[in-house]
Amino acid sequence: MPAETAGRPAPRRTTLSKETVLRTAVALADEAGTGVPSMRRLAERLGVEAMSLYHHFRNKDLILDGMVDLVFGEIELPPDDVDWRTSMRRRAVSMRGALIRHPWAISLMDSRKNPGHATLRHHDAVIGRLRSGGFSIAGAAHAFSVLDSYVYGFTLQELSLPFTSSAGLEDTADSILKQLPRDEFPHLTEMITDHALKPGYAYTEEFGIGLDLILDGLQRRRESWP
Amino acid sequence: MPAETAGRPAPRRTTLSKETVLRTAVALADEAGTGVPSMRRLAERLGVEAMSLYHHFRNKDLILDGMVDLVFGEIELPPDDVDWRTSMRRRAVSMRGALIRHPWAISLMDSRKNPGHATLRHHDAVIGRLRSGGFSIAGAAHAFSVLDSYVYGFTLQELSLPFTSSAGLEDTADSILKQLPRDEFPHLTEMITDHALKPGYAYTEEFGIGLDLILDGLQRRRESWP
DNA sequence: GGTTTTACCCTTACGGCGTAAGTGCAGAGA
DNA sequence: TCTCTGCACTTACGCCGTAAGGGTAAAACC
Repeated sequence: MPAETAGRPAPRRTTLSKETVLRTAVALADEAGTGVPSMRRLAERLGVEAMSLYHHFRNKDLILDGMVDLVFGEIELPPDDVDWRTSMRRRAVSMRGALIRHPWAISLMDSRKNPGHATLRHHDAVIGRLRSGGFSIAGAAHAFSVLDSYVYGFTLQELSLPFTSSAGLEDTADSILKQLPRDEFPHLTEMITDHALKPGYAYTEEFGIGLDLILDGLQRRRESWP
Repeated sequence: MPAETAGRPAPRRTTLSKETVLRTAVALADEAGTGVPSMRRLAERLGVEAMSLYHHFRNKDLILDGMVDLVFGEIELPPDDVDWRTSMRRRAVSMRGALIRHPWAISLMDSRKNPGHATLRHHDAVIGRLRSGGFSIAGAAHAFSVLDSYVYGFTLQELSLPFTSSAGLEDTADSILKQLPRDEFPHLTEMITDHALKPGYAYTEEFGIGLDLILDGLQRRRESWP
């Protein structure tokens, strides 16, 4: 196999595999703000014409399926060497991390219908760990549902925030406040001025607070669920 | 003003207002499966050319902003004549309803940055009801975050299910099971066969179970949050 | 009534999208 | 050597959002 030439186009002897295409697609999607790449852009990055991709994937949806599955593959499976609660907590934190590293993924998930191998393995492991932690089948279903809903929803909101750092928060909140009719939305303005703008506030910490609340509830119900 | 002619085009004397455009856009988006309409399709429904819309909205994003705000306007504000817990529960149920009636909305929310008037009013009312229910500012922030995360996340997953009725569930689950390597994903198959396929199972009920779990947790923490 | 202004709506055009259909070429097996 | 087969390429179509500018009917003024 020839070494990659220094120039633009990738060496055109090794055939492009599904693997390569998907990895490149994910990398491209991660690059700032561009979102999911078009077939043309993806092909260009691979040193190939757009239509060549259709020899490996019947249509773009299958590429998106593959990309989502790669993201699922990055989520830490719930470990077995700690109690179920710690295990679920670590899985949730890892999941949030993956969704934040790949902000395009969460918007894709709701349109994807064909779970990939990594996705199935992930789901199976989570259910398995809940079962071994003492949850009944129904209980595991409830736990899985509430946990995943929370992680998805929290991350969805987090990603839509127009800032990343807490310095950015200050600027944004300030400019929002300026436009906000103070007397029409008193509670909202109060919350922004007295809470979100307080030094040391970090939205990130909210994640753990809600997560622990849910884990508490699960612990309390674990044995009463049929 | 002339009466509407029997033919296709809407009467072209009344000028089209933002209101009309947004309402039509929402109605069009709700129609089965089509998703958010293109500018051309939206204009066509209004009996107008696509470019005419740009006299009322600087670009399509502003239309999407308006559509999302209309959806927020449909969510029941938390009532004052019941205890905070019931009030929050009703709001959550109403919110889920709105998001399900307008399945395109949730995917739009993560990309929208400019909250509309109805959205702000909604947020203000929720925070206000939590405060009057005895939550501190920080407590209200925590409660709002965990509740909204759950509602968003649950609905997001619910919408991505490939079936609507529980009869549809049965068919889908069956066909999934057939493709699933039983021995590789034992817990997943077990859950589908022994739980999801049990008569009387309705995914919808999951929503209330998780919601009540969260509300319990909030009740327990309400007074300890600074 | 006549004129001007204003408010909308229309036409045309551009570059980008996903992908259907068909062509060309290089390596493997006979 | 020749054919076959797999992969990449070319061309083209009908969508999309929207920039730029032209046309006209109602309203406002004299």
